[in-house]
Amino acid sequence: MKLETSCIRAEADYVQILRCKEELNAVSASIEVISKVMALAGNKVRFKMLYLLQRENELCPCDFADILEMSVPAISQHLRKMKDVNVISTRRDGQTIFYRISEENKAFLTTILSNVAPERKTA
Amino acid sequence: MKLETSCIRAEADYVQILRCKEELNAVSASIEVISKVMALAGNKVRFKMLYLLQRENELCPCDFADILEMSVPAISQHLRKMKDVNVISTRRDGQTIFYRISEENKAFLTTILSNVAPERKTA
DNA sequence: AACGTATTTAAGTATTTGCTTAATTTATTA
DNA sequence: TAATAAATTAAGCAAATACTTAAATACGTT
Repeated sequence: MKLETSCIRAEADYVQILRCKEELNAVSASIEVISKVMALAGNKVRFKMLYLLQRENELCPCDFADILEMSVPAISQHLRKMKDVNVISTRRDGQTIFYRISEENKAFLTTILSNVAPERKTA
Repeated sequence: MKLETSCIRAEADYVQILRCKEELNAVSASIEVISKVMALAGNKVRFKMLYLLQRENELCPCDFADILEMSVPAISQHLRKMKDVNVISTRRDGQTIFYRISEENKAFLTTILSNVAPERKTA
């Protein structure tokens, strides 16, 4: 692995920099997946949606629109993004479609959402 | 609290919708803070930076530039964003500035970063 | 089959984001 | 104090985001 340096400082720890590059390389696939989920949950609207899903188990686009006071298409587009990455999944009942957090991501999201609390700022 | 509905469906659970709105309201401050941290960590470059900081304890902009193979200004701007929200903090040693994860957010970020693993996709 | 409802999709647009290059600040050293 | 080095800031720009409105699907009811 070649090393292009940005600085000329004496303290530059080339061993450390190479180690870091290799470490990143080893977990790149994992980072790819997780940062994608993080990016989705990093949007305030979607974060609220996930929080609501965790508490209510399942909700339909219509519910979200009423709760968050947003248009149905706007909600639908947020849902689509999360479904595309399998953060949420769907169940159809007649013409209403219920969304829930997919099992695959439930544990991960639960740890994050558990930091949401009424009074003290957790993070 | 008034309720504007998006659908006319019979199954609309107004009690549930009102409860959700109130619940969101109760944790709004918390969500504000956490989703801001999430938004920062949701960027792949910044996620890598945080991952590196957790492993290496502290790094300077120059290190990041070398490791991530990015320009120093680009790195600096990412660092600034995270510092503005107190996700990371700084220590000066001569003309190099070392960044580390702030104590305030360490626990929260550690739980998230612990999902980064070499082989299996965790999330 | 025709209509109404829930949802999605598409097209358009304003805002935000993340980089680039150039200029500036801060500190060290000759 | 002049030169160099590390870092930040500023200006500019291309790409990504998140909404809007309008149109299209899918399902259920009459």
